[in-house]
Amino acid sequence: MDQEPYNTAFSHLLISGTVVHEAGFEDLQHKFGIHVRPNTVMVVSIDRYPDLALGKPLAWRMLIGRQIVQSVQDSIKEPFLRIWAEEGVLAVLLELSLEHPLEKNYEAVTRNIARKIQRHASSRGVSVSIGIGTYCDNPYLLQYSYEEAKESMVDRFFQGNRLIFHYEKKRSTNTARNHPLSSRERIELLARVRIGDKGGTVTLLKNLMEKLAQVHKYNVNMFKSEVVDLVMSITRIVIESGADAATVLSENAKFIQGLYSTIRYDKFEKKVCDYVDHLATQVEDPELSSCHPLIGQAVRYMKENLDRAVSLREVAQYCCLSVYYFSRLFKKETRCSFVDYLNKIRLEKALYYLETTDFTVQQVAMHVGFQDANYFSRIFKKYMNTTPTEYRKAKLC
DNA sequence: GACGCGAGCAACATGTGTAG
DNA sequence: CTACACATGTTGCTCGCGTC
Repeated sequence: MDQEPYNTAFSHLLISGTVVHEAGFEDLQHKFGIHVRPNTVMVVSIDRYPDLALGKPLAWRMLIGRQIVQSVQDSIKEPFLRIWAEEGVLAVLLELSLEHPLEKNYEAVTRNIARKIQRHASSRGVSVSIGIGTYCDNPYLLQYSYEEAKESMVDRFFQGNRLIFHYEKKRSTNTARNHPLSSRERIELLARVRIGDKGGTVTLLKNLMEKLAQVHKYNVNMFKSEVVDLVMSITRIVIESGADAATVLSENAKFIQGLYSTIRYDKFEKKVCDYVDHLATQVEDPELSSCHPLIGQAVRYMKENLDRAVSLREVAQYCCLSVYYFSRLFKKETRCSFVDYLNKIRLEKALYYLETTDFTVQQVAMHVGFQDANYFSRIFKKYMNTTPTEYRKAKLC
């Protein structure tokens, strides 16, 4: 008689927790003709399986499944049961006989087995990551060991492939409950979008995503939600700046759908950065695209370094031109002098700070690269015909 | 008292006409 | 495209005044 369907049914009862509704563990063992008494669960997951399986025929999927099962059989000497939890994910229910069931010993033994499985799978050309639940001697609690093994692998999104994860009970730290990004960081990002600073936006966004990844290390969905929230805020700025709302929102919906199905941090980061770069392009001055390429380069440099003093000489050097020629070329291409243009983008950013923060005029001046708040007020009045304080009051009314 | 604003001043940076 | 010379603009500082 083929024993496999019985093993599968028995394993399913154990990892789903429904065994308690059927009968006692020993009675079911006897009924199914099974002699294994599993006490822990490992989850063997094929790395990047959704990507690899895309467009592959059924025969390929069957073959890779058989290779994983064979790798597990070659690696484990202890009695075990196995069941495919989902495509590309094999749950192994293992009977460990630990003489001294101390935590360290348990970890060393399970890690050793996991390494063997990885080696055998690797020799067959398949890369796997393995999650391991905490030791549960009671077979009625095996479903929790299975849940832990699965949950322990959430780190794979951030850390990469071919890893072994032991479930650690450090989920209850409350760092993730606090909002991980300060409002200043968020505002700085959105202010950069507002002035069409593509490079600066993407660089800052990368840093913020790394920060979010640290805070939400054990909760990928929270991490993804926070990033999507950032992208939505950026989208609002882009639409406010005059981009076509219907087109942007339609692109957004497709983008976000694809984002949630992304299974690796590096790919996720690249997708987000490429999309935000595309969004920021719509805020960029359209005349820049028809400008001399060096002037476009200069403007991007100016925007990226707006929070400090940027001189004509510095930007001319950056473009490898003499100060004299650069100054003339800049005016010819932008119909604005260097300082005039710089002040305009500084004021554009300052307007955003005045509208959305409670920074003092001095703080706003510092944030947009004016060393002197008095001079900032003078320039503000020159371009806007009002003082920063009056502008803020009018906006709040 | 803290903050915002305007004015005046000196030093420095930038803009521009011109020549090469 | 560079360089010079001169005019003009920008910047940093101080001081005084008004408002909250």
